[in-house]
Amino acid sequence: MGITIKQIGKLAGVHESTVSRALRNSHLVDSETRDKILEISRKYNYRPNRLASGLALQKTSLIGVIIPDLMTSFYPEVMHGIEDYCSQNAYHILFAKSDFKWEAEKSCVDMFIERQVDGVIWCSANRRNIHLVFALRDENIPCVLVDTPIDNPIECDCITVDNVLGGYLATQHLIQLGHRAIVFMSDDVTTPDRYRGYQKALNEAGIPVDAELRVNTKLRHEVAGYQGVKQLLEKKKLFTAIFAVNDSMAIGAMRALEDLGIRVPNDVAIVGFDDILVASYLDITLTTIRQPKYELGEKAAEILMYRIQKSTPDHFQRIILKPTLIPRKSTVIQI
Amino acid sequence: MGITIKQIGKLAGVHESTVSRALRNSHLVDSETRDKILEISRKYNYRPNRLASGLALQKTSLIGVIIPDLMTSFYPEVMHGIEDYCSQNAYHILFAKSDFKWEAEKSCVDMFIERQVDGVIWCSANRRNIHLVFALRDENIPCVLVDTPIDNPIECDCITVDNVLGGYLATQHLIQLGHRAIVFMSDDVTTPDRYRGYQKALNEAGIPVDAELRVNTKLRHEVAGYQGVKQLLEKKKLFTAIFAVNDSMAIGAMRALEDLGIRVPNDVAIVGFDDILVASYLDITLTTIRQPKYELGEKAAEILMYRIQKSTPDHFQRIILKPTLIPRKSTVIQI
DNA sequence: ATGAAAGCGCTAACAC
DNA sequence: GTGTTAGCGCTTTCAT
Repeated sequence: MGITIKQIGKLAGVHESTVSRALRNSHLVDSETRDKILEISRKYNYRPNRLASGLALQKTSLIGVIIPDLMTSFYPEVMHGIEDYCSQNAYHILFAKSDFKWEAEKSCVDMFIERQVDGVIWCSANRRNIHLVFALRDENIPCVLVDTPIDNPIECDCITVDNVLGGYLATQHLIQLGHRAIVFMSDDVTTPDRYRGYQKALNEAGIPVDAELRVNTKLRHEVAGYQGVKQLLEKKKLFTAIFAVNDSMAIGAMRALEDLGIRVPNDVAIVGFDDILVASYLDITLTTIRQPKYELGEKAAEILMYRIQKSTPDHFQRIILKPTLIPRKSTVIQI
Repeated sequence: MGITIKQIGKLAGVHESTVSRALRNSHLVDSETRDKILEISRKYNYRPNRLASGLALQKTSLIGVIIPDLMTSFYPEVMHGIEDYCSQNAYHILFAKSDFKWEAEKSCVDMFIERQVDGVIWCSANRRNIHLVFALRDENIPCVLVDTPIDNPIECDCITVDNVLGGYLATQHLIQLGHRAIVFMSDDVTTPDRYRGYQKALNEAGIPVDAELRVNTKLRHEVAGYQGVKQLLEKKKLFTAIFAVNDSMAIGAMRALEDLGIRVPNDVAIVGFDDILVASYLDITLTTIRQPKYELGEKAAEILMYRIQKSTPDHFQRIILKPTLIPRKSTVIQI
């Protein structure tokens, strides 16, 4: 155990409260005693006990971050943005993984409260749990929701990309390439906004929305996309393009098509969502909707810091970043 | 702010210490009073203040994790292993990113000490900083080094893959394919063990080690590999294969070769290291040395928990996991 | 400018 | 079994 302010006080011949003042450079300390105190604490390599100061101050400079997983580059990049902003502002991160499970999310929130975090960044919150924001608020802990549908019923700071626009851009791109039978493929995680964008683009083009072209699997990541294609073929429904709600699924779908001898993009075009790292590394690079991941995290942290400072929220922010279409080989036939 | 044990005590008509006992299910509490206490704390949704208990107990159930970055899938996967093991054991993670910078590492360690973590997992520690393990030890905080050269001079628990073997396997693979002029390409982060393995394989095959075939760039990730190839060509040194010390560099090198019209693997074969996610997604999939990343993290956490419990280390563990060669298209010519 | 004292919320050793 | 007391290390108000 290191030295404490009490011991420093003894060595300097002053009371611990004076030491505390000197260390937090209050101006109410004689410059001579301050120097002596500072020297001693340097000499003995004093380090404040943040548990103790946290207790006394009712402030920990700690923020809790809930991330579903780290399997693709999506959340790590968001995390990067969060980390950079936090460390620049002397905040530290209590990291928790939820695996998209609502029970796990709940215990993360409990944990954060018990550990007295100053704020929470919650990525891809489960709809079922979103009311936990109130549990946090009861403890005066502000929370920023990242990548949660913006029309959620909770009064809370949120940041997400415009998923309707994303779905729209993806679908519009396919339509412009001449596709009319476009599959909408989603997984376990609900993405109604992206579907809305999909519908909108079809409507604008005068293409009827065909419910049979909507595929949903209870799986996740690549297997979900792989399975999705299988389901489609069982239906014996004709299609020429697929819009998958995330890149992992799109990749899984590509694999399935490849295994079946169906060529991408010649026979079937594919668009993903997110622009994870691998998307640009694939054999047939993946056309996708890019989410500004780093900015999502960075901005979330910024909003949170702001909220932590001015604890009385006049009104909540709902920030919507613009996604962009990144055309690649999975949709555009190379000559 | 939530309810405290003191208030619960008042409501239950007992002293706070009794409440504390009941909550930590000490057997020295009357079952009736216990029930009453439990009911009240449930009713008022009591949550222990972990700062306070941490202070009193001198134990936080918190571990600090230092990760250089999250750019490739390597550290996220290690992190996954750490997280899973920790959450199963009711430990939580204080996350810190070092960006491979030694100043950053230093402040991470300071931060961990101030926040009274029970242990530290330190990934890819900078050689320059490794003595900070002693600073931690002075505070009675055990530390596990992950992915740090096993022959480091510090008495400390370590876990890493056998980098000598990894370098050996990579080089041997190339030699078996008939290559003799094999480049060793490394970046800023020192990897002497992998070089040793490279030398060993050459020696065994009776191929002289040519210092000019060693390329080192001060950059990182893909640009490092890209730059490396450029340096090589400036040297006008002939070579038919490259062993890059990590996959990102290998990929950068491939890009550079591609831009120059040099075919992989026909003209030049490439082997990477790590087996990051993208390696198997590339157009020309990357032959590489796989590190068991998840296990690295999981096992590190396991060792740490063990060390936290039995604080008197009889001797330190040095765990060495075996890497494996994953042959893919970047070395094997398809017919 | 400095000291004394109370308090943050919880735990544990000691009494009864 | 339960209450009392002291203490974990730090901050802050109130005296002086």
